[in-house]
Amino acid sequence: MDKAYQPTEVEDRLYKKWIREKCFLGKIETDKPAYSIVIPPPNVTGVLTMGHVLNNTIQDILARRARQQGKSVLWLPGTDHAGIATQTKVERALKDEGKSRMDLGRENFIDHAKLWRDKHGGIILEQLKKLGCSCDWERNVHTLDEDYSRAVISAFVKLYKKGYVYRGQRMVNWCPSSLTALSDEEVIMKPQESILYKIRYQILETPGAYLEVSTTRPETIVGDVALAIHPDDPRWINLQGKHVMRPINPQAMPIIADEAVEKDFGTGILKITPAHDRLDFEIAQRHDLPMLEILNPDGTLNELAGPDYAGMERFSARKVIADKLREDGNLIEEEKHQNNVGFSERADVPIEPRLSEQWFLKYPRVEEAKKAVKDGHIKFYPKRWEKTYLHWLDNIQDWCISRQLWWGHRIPVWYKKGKMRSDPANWHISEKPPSDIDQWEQDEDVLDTWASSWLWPLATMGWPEEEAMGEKGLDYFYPTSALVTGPDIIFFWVARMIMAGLEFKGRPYKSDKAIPDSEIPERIPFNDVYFTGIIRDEQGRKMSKSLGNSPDPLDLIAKYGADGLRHGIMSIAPKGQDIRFSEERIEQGRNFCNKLWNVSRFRSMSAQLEDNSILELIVLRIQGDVLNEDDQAILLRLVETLDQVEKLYGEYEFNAVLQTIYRFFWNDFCDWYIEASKARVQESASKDTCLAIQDICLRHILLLLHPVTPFITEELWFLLGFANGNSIQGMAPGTGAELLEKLSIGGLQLDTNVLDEMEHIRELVTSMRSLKADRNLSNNREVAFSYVASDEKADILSRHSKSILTTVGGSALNRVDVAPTGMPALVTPFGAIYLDLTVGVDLSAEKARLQKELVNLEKIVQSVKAKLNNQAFTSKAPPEIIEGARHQLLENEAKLNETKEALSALT
RNA sequence: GGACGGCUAGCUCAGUUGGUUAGAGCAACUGGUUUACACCCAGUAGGUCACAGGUUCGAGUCCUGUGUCGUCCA
Repeated sequence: MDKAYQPTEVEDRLYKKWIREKCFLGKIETDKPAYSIVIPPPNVTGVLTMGHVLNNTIQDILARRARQQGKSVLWLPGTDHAGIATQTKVERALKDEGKSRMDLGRENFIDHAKLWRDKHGGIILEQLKKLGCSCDWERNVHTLDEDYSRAVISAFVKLYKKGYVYRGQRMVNWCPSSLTALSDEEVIMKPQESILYKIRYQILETPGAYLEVSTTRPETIVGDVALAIHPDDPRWINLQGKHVMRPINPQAMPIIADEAVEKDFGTGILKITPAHDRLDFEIAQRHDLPMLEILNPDGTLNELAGPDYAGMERFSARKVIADKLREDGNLIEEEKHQNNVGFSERADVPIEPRLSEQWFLKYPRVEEAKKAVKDGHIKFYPKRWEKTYLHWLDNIQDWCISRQLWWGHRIPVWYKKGKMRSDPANWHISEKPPSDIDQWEQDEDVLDTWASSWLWPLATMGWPEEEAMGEKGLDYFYPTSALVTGPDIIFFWVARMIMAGLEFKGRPYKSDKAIPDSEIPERIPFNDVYFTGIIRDEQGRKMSKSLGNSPDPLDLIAKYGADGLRHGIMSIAPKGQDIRFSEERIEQGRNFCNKLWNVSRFRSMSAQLEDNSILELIVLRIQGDVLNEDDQAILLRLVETLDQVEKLYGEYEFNAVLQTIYRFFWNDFCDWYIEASKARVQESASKDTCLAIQDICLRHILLLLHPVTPFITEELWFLLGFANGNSIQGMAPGTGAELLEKLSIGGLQLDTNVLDEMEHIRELVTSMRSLKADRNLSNNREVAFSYVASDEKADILSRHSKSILTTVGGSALNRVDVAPTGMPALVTPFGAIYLDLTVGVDLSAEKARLQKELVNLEKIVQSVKAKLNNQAFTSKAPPEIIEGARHQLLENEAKLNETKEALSALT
């Protein structure tokens, strides 16, 4: 074995072996419980980020743990076609060649995009393999696969037939950069420093009188059709029915009254631009005002804006029109103003509210989706996201699902050629095109990407084809066991998958009929949802490509190993909190692996390895009469650790799991047990027993760690002889009770009292080390110690004296009747312990130290005494707390006396 | 404007239903290559638990308010 663990070779070799042995295939084995996870499909052309590392490490931990527990596990991988993102990338590449998608035409463009996808796509999947992800790669799914596409189209048709899908002329969020409509969820509100312009409009009926109106968007004045006031606003009550002159492209416009006007904003008068503002649109509809559309799809002004402005880009037009207003004396005031502006999530440009004909979806199963979470059929971890989820569902708006893109699932709607498209009589909506296809033309649009990925848990498992569902095990693996994702897509994806599952899984219900409660558990797509935190950089900024602050996970893997990266990232991932990334933690992950490697190496160097393939065989090597307190204590701590880990996994407390294992492995096992057993392994009487205990501990440590660090644990599993040819993957660490039972077949009974005793011994050892260290004697093994103690305590000490001296590094531990004079001392659970020094003691420094301790102890004794004398405490506090306080008092009083004695012995 | 979350050692964070003297890792400092590991070991120091009130025998923990940072929704 190498002195330092070398992950690269091990990881590549073992991953190949696991694939070769088909360890990750999700098999339908009805005699076993199923455990399934569907991966949140990354963008097909994306690359691995730290967010993916976190997310997928967690999924892998869950999958591997379930495999250890003997479940039949399916972790289903795949990728998302990511409509806008991918199309944008492909178009950008085309642009570099001087071409546009229009030059290619739809079909050529899609072929081109597919080539692009096949070339750049799937990189991320290879990266996941490097990370060690145990996905069933034979079931890899892409959302544009033929089967998957059929499912998407089928869902659309089903929803249309049930009346959930409709086409309508509506205000939508328009992205002038991507040239498509977006859903509300794809609009990011960002606070912006804008200018609030106060503009005057002349009142026609009262020449010379003006109304002042505030707006941040003066370029839309050319689209104004009215001014509006609140009907209850006393300032403007007599303006109703009068008219004003539009200051740009002068034209008379009515003044109307509408309750939607905000009285307190600006002057309380609102300009109405119906075609370019959602609220204005609603008001205009109520008042039967004309729509004046002055913007082109790309955000430039059109002919209706007038010859002076036509063709001008929207933000230039804003300046030009403001200048014109100023020139004409119609601009009263400009002030800085912070407002929220909606940006396109993908293109990051301000969106334009625009009147447009689109396909909309009225969400199915909203009530049932709420119920599924409220009634606990779906559990969120952490729970507080439930509130966010329910709030969104309570305020849910219809979903604009058509996108003016080519990369995606083309909407299965055909229109009669030459007829009105808005009339449903001229529609053919079906999975199959009409038979007289040349009489029809298909809708040019594609579906929102999320309108395909919301079917992910269903469509990846064969839905809606009966045969495919059987083959892929929909009934066996669905609902999936857990979903692991970020809270940023709770609306985009999580909520929508829940609604899709409720609507489509199982037998159909009419849209006005609720799904019966009894069917909710089998229709929901997953039982648990674990929301990860968002990974931030060391300054707390969100990691992003544009900031360049995200490290490349592959670099980290090369530097620290996949196991090191996984361990590191998991140890800093508190439940539901954002994660501050730090490379130091990844380094710690690597160090952890190295420590594990070395303690295993040490074990293999101590003696020939025995047959370790079955736990019982190891247990039988233990001789009950040789078993000492160290042995008992480490086994008891192992029992505790097994149970704690089990419990913490149930609550998805991953970093607590890691901490628990770390403590047992590093502090209890390496720092204490291994050190203490060094002497005993040298003696033939205790050697076998001691090594057997080491083997039991190592075996369970490997099993506990395997989900987190799969490579090194598998490697050591073989090297330490636990394997007997079999991978660690199918072995469970088991519970504490199971371990106790196995131990009992060797006739071993553990006494939990030794835990306290060992705790005291460890305190003693720490004190003794400290006595030495403070005098720079830590490398001197010839120092002697003396102590004064009762018979009972002396008895314990004599039993442990050997390991105490080994671990402390001392030559003798002598019991004396009276405190020796002039020696430095510390008070321990066993009384005062004296460092036997013949020379060089700084008496005044020793005194000062003991004096300080004395003050501290007196303070504690005082406060506990006061507490016990307080009748309110003794009458109200529970008995065990009072008992604890009494105990504390006795203990500290004893210490106090010892300290006094040690102090007086100094002089 | 509303909702949620954070504020504990220099840094990153634990701290379960209120109950002994508030913990860990990293960093710092001191010492150390003793038959695993310097990717290591031992030791030391470091905290008015954001602030102000309140409930309680007892508050980091519960309640109210304030500040501050962040996220989401308007």
